[in-house]
Amino acid sequence: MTEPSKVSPLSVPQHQPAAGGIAARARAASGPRYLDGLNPEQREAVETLEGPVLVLAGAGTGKTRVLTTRIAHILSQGRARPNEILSVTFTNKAAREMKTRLGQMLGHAVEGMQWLGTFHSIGGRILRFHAEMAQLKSNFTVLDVDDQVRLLKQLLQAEDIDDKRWPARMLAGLIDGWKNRGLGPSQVPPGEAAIFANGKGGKLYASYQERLKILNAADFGDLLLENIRIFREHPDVLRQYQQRFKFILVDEYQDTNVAQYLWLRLLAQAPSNSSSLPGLTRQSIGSSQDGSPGLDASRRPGDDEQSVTDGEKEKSTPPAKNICCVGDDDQSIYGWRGAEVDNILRFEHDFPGAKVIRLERNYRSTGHILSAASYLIAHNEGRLGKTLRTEDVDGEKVTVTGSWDSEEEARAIGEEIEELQRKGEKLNEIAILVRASYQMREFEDRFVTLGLPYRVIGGPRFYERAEIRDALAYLRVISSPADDLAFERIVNVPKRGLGDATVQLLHDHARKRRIPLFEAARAVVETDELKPKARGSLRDLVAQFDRWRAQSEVTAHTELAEVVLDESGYTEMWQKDRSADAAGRLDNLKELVRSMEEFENLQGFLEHIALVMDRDGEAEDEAVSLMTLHSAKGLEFDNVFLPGWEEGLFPSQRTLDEQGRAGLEEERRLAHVGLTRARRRAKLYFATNRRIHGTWATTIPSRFLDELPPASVEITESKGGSGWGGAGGYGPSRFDNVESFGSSYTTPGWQRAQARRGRSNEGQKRGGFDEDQSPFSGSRSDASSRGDFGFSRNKRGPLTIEGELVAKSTGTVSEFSLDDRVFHQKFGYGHVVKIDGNKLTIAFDKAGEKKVVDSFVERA
DNA sequence: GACATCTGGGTTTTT
DNA sequence: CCCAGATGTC
Repeated sequence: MTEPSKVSPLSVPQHQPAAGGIAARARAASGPRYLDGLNPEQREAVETLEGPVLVLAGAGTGKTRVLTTRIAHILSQGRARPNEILSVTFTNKAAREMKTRLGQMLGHAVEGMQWLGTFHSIGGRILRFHAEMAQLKSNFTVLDVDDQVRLLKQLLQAEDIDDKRWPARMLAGLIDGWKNRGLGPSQVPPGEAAIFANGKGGKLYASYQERLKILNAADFGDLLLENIRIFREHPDVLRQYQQRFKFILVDEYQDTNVAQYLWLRLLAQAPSNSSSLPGLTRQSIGSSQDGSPGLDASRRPGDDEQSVTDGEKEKSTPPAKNICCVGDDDQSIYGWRGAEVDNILRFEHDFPGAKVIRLERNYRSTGHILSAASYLIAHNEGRLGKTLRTEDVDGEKVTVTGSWDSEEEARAIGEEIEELQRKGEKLNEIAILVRASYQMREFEDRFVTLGLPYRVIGGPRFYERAEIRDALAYLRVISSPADDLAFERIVNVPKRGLGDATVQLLHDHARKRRIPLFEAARAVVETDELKPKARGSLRDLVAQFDRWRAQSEVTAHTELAEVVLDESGYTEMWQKDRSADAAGRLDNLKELVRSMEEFENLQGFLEHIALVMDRDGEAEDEAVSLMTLHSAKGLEFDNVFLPGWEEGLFPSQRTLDEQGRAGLEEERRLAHVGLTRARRRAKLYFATNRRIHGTWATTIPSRFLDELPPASVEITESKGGSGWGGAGGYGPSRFDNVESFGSSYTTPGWQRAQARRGRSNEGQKRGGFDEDQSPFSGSRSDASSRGDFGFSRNKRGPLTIEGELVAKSTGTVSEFSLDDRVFHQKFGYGHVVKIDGNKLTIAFDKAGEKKVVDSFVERA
């Protein structure tokens, strides 16, 4: 099919700016209540309903408010009904928040907003309606990463490919990447398809897709990719959605990947009657002409040359209707998983006639924090440019604290938190944001010792936990007997004596007769191919499932779940498990059953589970939040601690190596995100020594520290007591004579990285200011004197803090005695070896000796 | 087939 | 350093 590339600017905007403006002003006097308190830019973003709109919303500028108010506006103006508004977010959390806030604004629950959700949930929804067009049934299963890998492993085995040399995980990553870029098996550039398993990559991708259809399953990428294909192959279907969605709103537009972009583009085109108009040329998705080189490969962040696609795209840009994308190019931090900052940078090209509105007034942070964040991000080149301003006071300066090692860093932060607490700060308003999740452990250890309540945000997703997936697998097999992956997962969990050999036999049978594993099991039981023990065991299992399936017709699904977990022996398996987290797993299972109550039936529950399950119901107790920078996006706290600002860790060496300059910029945006989470206090830390992969390494302060405005930064001494501190109040800087630590680097951090990066990208360009203005340059103690500090100078924290803790907990005398057997949520079982007030020293069976406040353990 | 031990590999971020 | 997967042993 030829591309009708001459549809050019069909005079896009229907709106008359002048009239609209007047109308807006007229309304202002007596305007609806929900518009009250919006600043002019926000208001414009809300009221510009016609044509494409890009709202560049810096951190803390009221982005969510604009989005929700806009929806409220559309509804109250009667411009569309709730189910005619497509509103997409990235995370379930964001979707939920929008729903909540919309409900508050409209004063009633937001029924009917069926199209408010994540890209994936909406894509999944659409796909279920047209499943047969993708050779699926409407009750298809959404596979998680684990299932994917398992499936790929089987394919690799079938192809006789060494799973070691070519890990299934890697292939899963590749396929995911292709799907993120909107590429089906036939469209993967040959060069790329060849890099896996000596050229078999593309073929494997194709057979993977085939297998998915047979299993009636789709992976995350398919939820969008199949939509796109359906839209392109069935213009009538596409038109149906184009007509339905009168307004489209997109949150976090900077995080969209190519597939999401294409999906949006299709939906955002004005419905055309000439069905010969698939529009969309960006990279000829789904066109049967196979992938010519240059399809897409060019579009990686960091490659700046793609003027070819650019020109071509522009010619055929179809008219776009009322799409409003909200985002912040400075907060694009998901490039590594396929997000294209480019999407937002090129919005005006992609949607001609677009109105761009900048929200630059920040309502969150103090002056110093904002200036630090702005100054830092100004070092990036690829940005649309925004200048955040605030009318808030300057507030406290951003502090930078160096410490000897990561342990001391944790200690220092722990003490500062206690100090803040004494000043009356709420623990809920304190967060520690780390670059990598392994940094969290040290803080957890420290807080456990201090008895400081904390909670980890993000962590392993609820539905990714083994026990949840196991439980779900049982339910999946009940609901769809053909779900081989689910069956395989639980066939021997708990142990039933059905090992690899048995499963292999079932596979053979299933393949020979082209039946699902479960049916194969039923058949095999009737033969004598299995040893009596396995045979009996398998027969019982089949019988059990038959029974459950029958029961599912008459029993409530929550009750069924309980019965299944019970009768299968699954619950018992964990009850017998003595490991530390068994109790938590049982809790999770209960939580799972409880969460099922929200759904009508098992089917409904399973359909939504993979997409919607994330950890809800976090306890609302006062606690410090601990999370990665990535999961902090969208959150805000009065006090934010940012540890680990060291070269290699932050910016991450790996990102630098793999993505070069683009990676550095993304890391810098991550730093910017971190800083802008803070309302009143931002505290940065770096350690001189850090354990990486088990061995100690000397590190140098992050280049990002040098990119902060001196006037807004204060270098402080480590409250942990040791570390730097000494001479003249100066902290270390990248100009440290690092040689004395055995490092071969004599140049500043960024220079070193520059040298390393040379191959992948053009050299580093500096913007901004002179090195000498760095807050870290200038006089300071020389390196050799530093070794003296170590831990010895540490006078330990003020005793008053401990006193408080004692008073707060059960009393001065512990209820435990020496040698008592105890259980701890995190460390498991152990016995008491020392008692000091309410502080116990416990020798844990697995975790070794730890000091723990007694309220954290219970008698075993 | 189940369990113990070993080795090698990977350690960012996630719908 | 820690984990998962693979191998080896009973």
